[in-house]
Amino acid sequence: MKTTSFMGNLLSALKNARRWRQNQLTKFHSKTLHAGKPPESNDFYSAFSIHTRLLKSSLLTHTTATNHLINRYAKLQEIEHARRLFDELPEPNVVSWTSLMAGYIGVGRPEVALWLYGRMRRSAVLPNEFALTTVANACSVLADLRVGRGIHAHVEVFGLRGNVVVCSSLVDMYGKCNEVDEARRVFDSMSNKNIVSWTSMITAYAQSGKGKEALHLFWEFDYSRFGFPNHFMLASVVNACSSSGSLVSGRIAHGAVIRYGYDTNDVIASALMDMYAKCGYFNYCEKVFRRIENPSVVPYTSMIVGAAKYGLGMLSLELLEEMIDRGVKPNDVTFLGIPHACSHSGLVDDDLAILESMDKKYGIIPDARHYTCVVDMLGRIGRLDKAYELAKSIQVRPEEGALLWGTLLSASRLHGQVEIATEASNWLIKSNQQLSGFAEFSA
DNA sequence: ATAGGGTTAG
Repeated sequence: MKTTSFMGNLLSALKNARRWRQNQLTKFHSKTLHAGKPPESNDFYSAFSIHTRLLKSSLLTHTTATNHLINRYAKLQEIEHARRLFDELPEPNVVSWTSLMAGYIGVGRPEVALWLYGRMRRSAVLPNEFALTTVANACSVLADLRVGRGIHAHVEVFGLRGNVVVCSSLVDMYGKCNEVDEARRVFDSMSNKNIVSWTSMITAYAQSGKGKEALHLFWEFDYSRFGFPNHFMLASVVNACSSSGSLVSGRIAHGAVIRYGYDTNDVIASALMDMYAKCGYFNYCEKVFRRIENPSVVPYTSMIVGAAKYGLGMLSLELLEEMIDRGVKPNDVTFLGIPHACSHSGLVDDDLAILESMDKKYGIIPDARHYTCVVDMLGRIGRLDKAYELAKSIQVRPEEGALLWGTLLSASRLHGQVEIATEASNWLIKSNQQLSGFAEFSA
């Protein structure tokens, strides 16, 4: 009897102590996190100062307090700091895990997020709608259908199929994995939809080349229920028009863009430019571009690519110089367009020079996609030996290999280079075997 | 406290 009451007292004392501590923490936070000066409140030093103060008050083992900090570092892309804090936590909760996973996705390492999710599942922490949305997002980025299906199953298991955000991210995930029908099934099963769900589905169609279906869905979209289309939706609709190659619907979409006042939006303008270029109207493409006051890297890239399509390689290179002069930094996609520009205009030496300086001058490390573009370029002009040499010189993942060797194969077929074609198809088979091998292994 | 949609290559 005595023992039990003693234990009971001890327990309530502990509970009180915890409540007290929680109160202190809340006060501490309203002081440190919300009273700070807004302009500085989001930078590294403010995070660092909170970090220092938590360290001094030895609260770094406290989950809720540390979560704020993990989240902050994650948002600042300071993933190592976030990770270290997480590792020190004796009892990470679902918020800690989610923040860290989102942080890894943010720095372009979604595979780590998936790995963390696996670890979380093996711990006692149960996923919630935030965690599942975040991992679904990681699967989208990686186009990992196998894990994605598993996440979908977890959504069902944890009774979250009624959550709009979770389901929209599933639609997006299936779309990015090229499983449009599956995406549609999830979309149709949703009882609550909003503009994001609709956009995800339209995007899923547009990105898998089903422009017609995308447009059809857009016409079904009910403005009176969900509000007017926003720039996300319109960008996707314009993209759908370029993938269906229909100038008529493209012009209608352009009309809608103007009507809703988004014609100065960078991203939408780029989509419009791409649409006109693909439909054979480079004049319109250029017109849209010249209407943008301060084009960012995206419309510049669209313009470079558009010019390249029409054999205006010199113009592409001039645009590259122009953007650099204006202080707009080219990115990895820009440099995917450059080989394309050169292969259509006999400017190969320029191109190789630019690719060599990609890293040195612009700090962009060429990856498999860039090499594939150069291989494509060399292939087009018939320099297949050089292309083969280049293809062999790099390490690629199986899916990248399939693309790389497929490119070389079609180029060597085009030029009747039997030996290189044979080599390329051997490599292609190898890549495909690796791909299906992974599939079997994971099934 | 933590979560979702758009563009630019082939």
